[in-house]
Amino acid sequence: MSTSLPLVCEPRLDLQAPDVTDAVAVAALLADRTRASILRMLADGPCCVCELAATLGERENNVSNHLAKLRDAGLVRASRHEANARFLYYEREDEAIARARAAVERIFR
Amino acid sequence: MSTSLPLVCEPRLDLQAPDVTDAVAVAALLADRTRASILRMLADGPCCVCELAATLGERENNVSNHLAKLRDAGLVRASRHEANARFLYYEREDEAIARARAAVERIFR
DNA sequence: TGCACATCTCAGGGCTTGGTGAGATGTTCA
DNA sequence: TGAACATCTCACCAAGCCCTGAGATGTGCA
Repeated sequence: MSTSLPLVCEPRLDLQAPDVTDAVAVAALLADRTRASILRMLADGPCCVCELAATLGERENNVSNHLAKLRDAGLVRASRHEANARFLYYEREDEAIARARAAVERIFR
Repeated sequence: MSTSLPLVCEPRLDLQAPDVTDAVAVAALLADRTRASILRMLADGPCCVCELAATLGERENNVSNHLAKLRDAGLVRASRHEANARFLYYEREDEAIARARAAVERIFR
């Protein structure tokens, strides 16, 4: 019998699959116009839900849903307004934001 | 008649909706494990489709689909191997990568 | 206490998207 | 030229996600 093996593609064996888990999770959050806008707006200071909703032309309902995702990811936190506790003000969690930023940056190096 | 208007939430009027179009488009590309891994691997140098597929444990079929999206976005380009034109080598388009990076960075500031 | 308001939660419908299979294109080599 | 190989394209299906509507929670004020 012939010893010739099919000359199949010989991919380099030293290549390793990178771990992109964190970057993908962050990107999934940014990959929505409403959430990306919220994060960008909060970079300039805290906002309440109604401000975000009015500025973005979205229902407070919907904005609240997106804020919940950002909150679950630890990227933002909410606190009641000191003078009028009816309003919930959201602000960025700077440490988590820095980690998210770094994770994405690692994709591009 | 009373001049009292309902004390509805008074959002700041100086707030503007940011333009996050580019950042969202980039994030949508990064928000997939296969595409993010491809971009990360190409940061270390060109790879052919079969190398990417083997390393990531995906079908070449599927990898090719994802490469098409990255190509359509201008983030990577393909060229045939000089010695064996059967292999298509993909590499990053550094200028487009820089623009993508900057767009995402603008979200975080 | 009762009403108005700001916000939250959750289930359901519709759209988008990733993986797959099948077939087409282009390259190498016998 | 024909066979093997690397890659591409496209249609299909299933899974996931966004928006919406309805109802619940918490706060301020009369």
